[in-house]
Amino acid sequence: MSKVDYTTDLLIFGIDSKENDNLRSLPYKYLSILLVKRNKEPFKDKWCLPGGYVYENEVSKEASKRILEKETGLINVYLQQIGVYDGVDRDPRGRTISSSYMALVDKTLLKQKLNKDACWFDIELEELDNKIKVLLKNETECLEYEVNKVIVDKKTEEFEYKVLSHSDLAFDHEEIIIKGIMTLRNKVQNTDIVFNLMPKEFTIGQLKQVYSLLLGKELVNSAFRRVIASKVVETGKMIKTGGHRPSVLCRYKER
Amino acid sequence: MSKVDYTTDLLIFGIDSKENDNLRSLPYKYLSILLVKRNKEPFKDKWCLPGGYVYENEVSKEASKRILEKETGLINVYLQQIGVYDGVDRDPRGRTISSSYMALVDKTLLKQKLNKDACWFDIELEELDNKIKVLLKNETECLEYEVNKVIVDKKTEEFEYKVLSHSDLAFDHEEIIIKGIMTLRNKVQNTDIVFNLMPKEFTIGQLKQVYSLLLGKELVNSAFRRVIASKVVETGKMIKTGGHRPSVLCRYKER
DNA sequence: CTAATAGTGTCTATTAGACAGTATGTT
DNA sequence: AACATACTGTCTAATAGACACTATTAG
Repeated sequence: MSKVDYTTDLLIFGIDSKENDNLRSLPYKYLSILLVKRNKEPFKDKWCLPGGYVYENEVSKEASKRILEKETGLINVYLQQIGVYDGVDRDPRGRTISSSYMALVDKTLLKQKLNKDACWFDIELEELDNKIKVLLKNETECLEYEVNKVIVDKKTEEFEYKVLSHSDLAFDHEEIIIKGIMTLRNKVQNTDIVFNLMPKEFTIGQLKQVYSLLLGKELVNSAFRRVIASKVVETGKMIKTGGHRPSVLCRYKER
Repeated sequence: MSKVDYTTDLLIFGIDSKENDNLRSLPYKYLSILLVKRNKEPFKDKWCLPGGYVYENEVSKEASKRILEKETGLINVYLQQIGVYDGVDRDPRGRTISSSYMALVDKTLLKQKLNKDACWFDIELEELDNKIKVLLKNETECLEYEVNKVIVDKKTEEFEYKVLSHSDLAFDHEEIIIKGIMTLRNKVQNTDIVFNLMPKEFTIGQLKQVYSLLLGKELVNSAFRRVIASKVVETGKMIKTGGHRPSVLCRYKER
């Protein structure tokens, strides 16, 4: 019944493109997440999710927007609450409740330079049975940890992710990150959430890459185009993306 | 940055059956929710969701289980976090953060008598355009309020529900309740969550009633049986439910 | 030329909707 | 007998998977 501190943590996701060895090929796509380096105790010099205290006169969603703008300069971004983290010992300073949000950004809109303590990390997952190895890579570092995928309810196929081995991430952010990635993946199947990660204009090929990345499987070209056709409109503009036929640029079509 | 109180609120849902005038017909089904009457200020004598403070040494999920058992006597119940409510003025005693959970119970398992301040309310929704009228009825009372359905993100079809007119419910529980109902409805489309509301053994007809209730539409008999066939196993037992052909009892089949 | 993606067409298998028709109990 | 639900079968339309085929560019 004692009082607690109240914070918010942000999972800021975007799509990263990396040049391919093969010059004819499309650039590889990665899901990437923005992390910041802590400059004070506890967990000084560890990476963590952007976040902070929720002010007295604001709600956690407003706090998230404020922090998101501070880190990226972006407003009007897709922002969804993904859960509450309230482990008794999650913050050594005293009991702290965190309301966590997922933000999806179109990285082509990023104009301002990142704050000097912030960095995008590419996400790679290696899944073996019910263990998942999470790899977060930037230019020079690789944060790596393993989680156990535990089924909570068979009927709804809801999972919990128990951290088995720790990386250099602060607090319980390993757990928040994997939960967020899985929430995102899940939404890809039932909604058009992917378009929140895409630039305004894109080719069907690029869109297929992102779907493929997030669903973790190859997609059949003709079937994909058929299904996606009702969700996009062609702009008429063409774009040349390499040693192959140019492609039409599309936009998302609201229903 | 000041400290806040931390509570949990529970949406305990179950399926209610009401006899029909027509004795041959199956009983009507309702989605019902357990409310309790507050016995102290603030909001004394108003109905509200079961809930309470989260203890220092427990997490909100544990607190929810504790409260659920106190109210229903049930353990091992489906329990899912549905969000955080953190409005600045939601509790007149001071800033209070509530982590809300949805519990789905099989009401046939309820053995103990309800606490004297608790009561099940049948839920009825009347939807007109983007307004929803919510009716919560018990034997003698009807709590009634209206909400506005506001789209937050077109791509994911996420909604917010703004309360337009208030009923005799305490705190911001009107908002929590409609959000919970909608979350449940949504899950019905993509998962087998309905079975968490069903008794161990049920007929396809009863199951169809519940699906129909939660999806808010009539279902085609043959198509429903075809789809559901892979999710249930017949027990072999027959049950007579009225002036018509007896039915086979089924159980949920895990995949 | 070749490699790579862009984009179309077509065959087939699966699935959903509609609806007719039979079965079997109580009122 | 009438009614209400239980349950099956069948026709058709829509959809998904597989895959072949053409188009167009840069290397």
